[in-house]
Amino acid sequence: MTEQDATPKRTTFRHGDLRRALLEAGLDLAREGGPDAVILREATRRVGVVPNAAYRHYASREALLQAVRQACVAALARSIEKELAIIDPNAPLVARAKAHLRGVGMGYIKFALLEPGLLRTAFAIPDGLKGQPVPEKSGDSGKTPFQLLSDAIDLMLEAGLLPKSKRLGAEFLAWSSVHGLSMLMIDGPLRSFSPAQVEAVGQRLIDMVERGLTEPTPGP
Amino acid sequence: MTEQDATPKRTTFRHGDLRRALLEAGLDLAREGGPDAVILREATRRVGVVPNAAYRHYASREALLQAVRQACVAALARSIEKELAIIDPNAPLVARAKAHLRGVGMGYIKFALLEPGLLRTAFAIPDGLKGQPVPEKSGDSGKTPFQLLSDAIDLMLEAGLLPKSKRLGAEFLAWSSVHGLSMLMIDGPLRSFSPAQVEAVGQRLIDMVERGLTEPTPGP
DNA sequence: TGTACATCAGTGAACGCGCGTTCACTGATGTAC
DNA sequence: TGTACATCAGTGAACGCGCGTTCACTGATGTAC
Repeated sequence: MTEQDATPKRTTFRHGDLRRALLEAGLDLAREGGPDAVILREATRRVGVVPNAAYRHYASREALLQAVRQACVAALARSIEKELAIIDPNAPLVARAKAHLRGVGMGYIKFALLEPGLLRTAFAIPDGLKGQPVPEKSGDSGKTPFQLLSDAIDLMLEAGLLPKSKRLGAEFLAWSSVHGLSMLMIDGPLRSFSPAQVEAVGQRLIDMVERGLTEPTPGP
Repeated sequence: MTEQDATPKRTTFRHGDLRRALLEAGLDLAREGGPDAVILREATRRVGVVPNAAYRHYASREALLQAVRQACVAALARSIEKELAIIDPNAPLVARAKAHLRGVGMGYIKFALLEPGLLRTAFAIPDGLKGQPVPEKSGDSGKTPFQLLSDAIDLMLEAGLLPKSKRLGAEFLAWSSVHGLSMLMIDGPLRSFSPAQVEAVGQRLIDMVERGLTEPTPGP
């Protein structure tokens, strides 16, 4: 049901494209229950194949999980890109910069709303506790979620909405806010909020970030 | 090694205070590996007791986890209270209000830094996906972390730093930012930052929140 | 102060479960001649 | 176009592991007389 699409070459072989099918099944599992739900045996079961068949394509359960994680990051990037796509490219710079920041934030929050399991999986860290060099996966624009955010903040700088002295690391401030809201919604006290309520809080949150990043104007 | 303290009455009985000892062991497990690491069998092993002995005191593994979770929330509250305790109560209202907000935020961030496993466990949601009425546990002041934050924001209002129209739900804006930073540090791209770096970003983040919550002044 | 007894905290043994992973295999596929 | 063969994707069976949980028990404790 969930496969069949996407490069169905080799239709005449044993299974077809087990690698992709397992990834797809792993994504479904992540969607339903987050990273812990990405069970190798369950993925093979769903695909209709014997458990050890997975080892032809993934070295271990962890390898499958990391492939799923990459796909989750890409999906997040796409959600952000979708919000950015509706921005009028001819709007004045200041408005465009604000719209970009808002687009990144709302793309993130909407993704958390629509796919909480995938967002949680996007943050599934590999086995070793200390593993900082994890390669990211980009969306259709070829950019990772972080790069999309970075670009938006560059635009804020360009538009004069962010003082140069505050540029360094500004990504983490905006990211923290939006990620925190997403997590509180998935796991925390906001989990009883309706999607509409979360979106409303999200808009206010982005207002706060935008105003907070901007240097306070000393008046006219 | 880790127990022995805290109400050692009934020293002459079988184990002493198994209930408390299991809770303590569960906390150690949470400290080391978050909520998933709170394994009932492992807790009994550490206490030196047979696995099923736990059932005298906790109905299930989930019950133990929830007890541990409560203790984590209380520890978080205490971390915040520690920051609030050093505020000069005679400082002018505006300064006191700002210091309160900063204290809550830094208490949260420092807790995440010192006890990442406990912070993650504090957000361990009970079995059923939908379970909003989870009782919280308070710190020494008798207040939950949320109440401490709420009080800080009330003070901001009182000091005129927050317009009345923006009071409702303002907790979630501040909480999102600080929680997000904590999570990015534990699980995300900030996990390679040193504690000092995280604290520095934390200070900037709280600056941003403070400025972002405040209505932009139209000038003198 | 001494004895009989009920309580109940902790024991011992065992379940069923599902997991990740390894091993030797098989049989359809694509290729070389 | 036809046959022989190597490849390698998926099979079948089995492992050891650690988990949560249940059962009937035992024996030190505190209490009633």
